Amino acid sequence: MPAKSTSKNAAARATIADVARAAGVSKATVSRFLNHRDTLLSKDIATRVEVAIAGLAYSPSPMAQALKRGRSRLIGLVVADVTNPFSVAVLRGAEKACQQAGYLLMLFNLGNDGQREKEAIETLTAYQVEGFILNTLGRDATASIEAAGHGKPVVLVDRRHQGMQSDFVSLDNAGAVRLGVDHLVAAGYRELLFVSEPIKEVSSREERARAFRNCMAESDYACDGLHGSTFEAVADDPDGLDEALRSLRARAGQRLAGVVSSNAVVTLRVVAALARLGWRLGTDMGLVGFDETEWSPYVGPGLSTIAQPTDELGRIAADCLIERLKGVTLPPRQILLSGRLVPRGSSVPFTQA
Amino acid sequence: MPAKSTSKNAAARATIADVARAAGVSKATVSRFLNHRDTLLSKDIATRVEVAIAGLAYSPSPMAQALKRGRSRLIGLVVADVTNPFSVAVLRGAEKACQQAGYLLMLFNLGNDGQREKEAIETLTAYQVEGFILNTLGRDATASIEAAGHGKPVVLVDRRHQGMQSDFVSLDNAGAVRLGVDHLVAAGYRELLFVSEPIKEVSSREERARAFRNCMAESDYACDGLHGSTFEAVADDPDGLDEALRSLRARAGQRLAGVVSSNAVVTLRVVAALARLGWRLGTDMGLVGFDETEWSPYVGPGLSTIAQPTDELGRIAADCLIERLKGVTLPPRQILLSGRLVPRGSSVPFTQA
DNA sequence: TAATTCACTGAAACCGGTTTCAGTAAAGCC
DNA sequence: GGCTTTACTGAAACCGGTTTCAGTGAATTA
Repeated sequence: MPAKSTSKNAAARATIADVARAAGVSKATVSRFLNHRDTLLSKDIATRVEVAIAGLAYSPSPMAQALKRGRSRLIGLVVADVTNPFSVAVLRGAEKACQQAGYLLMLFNLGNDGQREKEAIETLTAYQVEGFILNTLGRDATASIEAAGHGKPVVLVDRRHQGMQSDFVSLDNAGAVRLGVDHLVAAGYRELLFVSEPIKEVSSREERARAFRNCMAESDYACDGLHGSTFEAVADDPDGLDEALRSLRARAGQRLAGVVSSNAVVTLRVVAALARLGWRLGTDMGLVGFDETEWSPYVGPGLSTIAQPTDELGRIAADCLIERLKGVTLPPRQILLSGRLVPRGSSVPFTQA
Repeated sequence: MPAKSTSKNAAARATIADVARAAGVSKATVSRFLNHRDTLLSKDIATRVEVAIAGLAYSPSPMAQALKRGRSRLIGLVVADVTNPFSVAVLRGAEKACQQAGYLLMLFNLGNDGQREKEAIETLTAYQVEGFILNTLGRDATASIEAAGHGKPVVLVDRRHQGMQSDFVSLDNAGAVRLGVDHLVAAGYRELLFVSEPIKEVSSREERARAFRNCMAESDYACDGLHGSTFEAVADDPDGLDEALRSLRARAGQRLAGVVSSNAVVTLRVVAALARLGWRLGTDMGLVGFDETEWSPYVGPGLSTIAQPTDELGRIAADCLIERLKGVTLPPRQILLSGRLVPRGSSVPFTQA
């Protein structure tokens, strides 16, 4: 005889109906106690409900709430590639901020497959996420967001989307590149190469490459005999990179050659190439790379890096979004955070005896 | 005049009622079309429904389904610390497997705060996750899981929980430690130190430390003049580690001293300590560390590592869980994967001229 | 004292699906 | 032809909440 109400099984969570029954009131009253605690409840009944809730260890089902309210306290996080330490750092920052604000993250990883961006948005919207934090390529997304996630706030991190009007949180790429170039130049390097992953429309890559070219074009550098070029390193073509570095050094001639790499992944590729070529970091070729990591100090003579405030980026992205969710309506913001140069051995041209 | 049914706003997703109306059938019929497509539907009506669904770009709300069915196609992933590269690797493997099986991950990061384990489980259960993948300390969890997530399948990764009966996926720690020790011994190192994070009840740390001691106790090693000890490195006490290494080398005397470090984080701490002491990796002190990373080849002369099949671990964990969700009932399994030794310069005692 | 107002509570509808149950028409059987 | 199957479909209840609407008794007002 399944007494459908009391406790059909040891498992089942208490429902609002259980609480109502235990307190001898209606569901509506319990709901009111939870949502408008302050108003409209007589002392007596309030305590009865409170006791019942405590006794049954009741907490409302977010699913049911989401269904009725339309709000789910869920935030969708779409990441191009969880392998990228930058993405992870952002993830961590965002997760923290969300948790503090009582939101939960739903994670969707694209595994670097831009095609799945649309799928990600749609899946996440289906789950009623209230907003999105996006760190993706932004190829197909604009359309899908406007279609699927209509009206839901979006925050873009690191990569902006073509013609999309939403908040954008990122490193100040121009400033950061300049930091790196200035440093290399000050250290004496004159023939520079900017090495990036394939640029194809990824905004942050474009911005960094452009910033590099701008630096090179400026007169106060030019008079110094400075020259720079850029190279796109493909993941499965180490030979290409080796060749690019060889030709870089050839171009340099008597002058010192240095590399600016566009992120941690590329930095490691450059380090690997130098190892293959048998060239020493710093003395044979300078290197400054984007993204500070725990291992930067210990690779070769130490890697000079341009540190991004990754935690901050994630946190701010989440905070931005949460603010929007609270109903703040402002024009889309751009928040750019400054990078920080961490000089180490890889940009010291002469080993001090 | 809000025509409540047609399309109150440009935004709103189509509901099953909309589809039913468009096709001129009942909600029940639409639902049947979606769930029991094969049976019970006349050709005519089926196509009408199909057309309506396509026309409205309808897809059912997972929230509503979850509410009614009790199943949500959600999997809860609780991670002790997203900073740890191992956790991330597992996360990635799991995410992939889940996506393929049509599940979505809800992420909860503990930020190394064991207290929040209970909170994590409860939050996730509230969202009706169907199962858990846990990579946590397991201090407070047993109780909460049995209380909150009753009956929901759990897979433990890397760290097992006291007295908890559930699937467990992990590295074969004993074998892996032996791999490292064998390698160091074969290379000529005789005075060994196992460096771990504070062991306090984290099962994988315990297992590795115990395995190390067992190795040391075995007779075929002992006759060789081999000796070993263990050290727990606290994050904020670099001096302690320096001292431990100094005393290790003192103990070694004429013999060669080597370190086995219990994960990537510790490895970096040891590397940092050696840098402070001015000792060279390999020649002045051998080092083999758990966890292969992209940067291992480039730190000093290259770090010898014990590689974990992290992707596999994550994938298998997810697959295990999904299998359970399909209703397979087996006694709890233990799945242990083998480590792989990646020898590099940090375990080569003599630099070849 | 009768008529209002006020403060509080419960019944019922609803969110968007699934599922049971009942009903109808066509087909099968005697 | 009448009765039972069979095949298909719809109305309604339900999942666990929120919210509207109506109702009750006490307090206020006339």
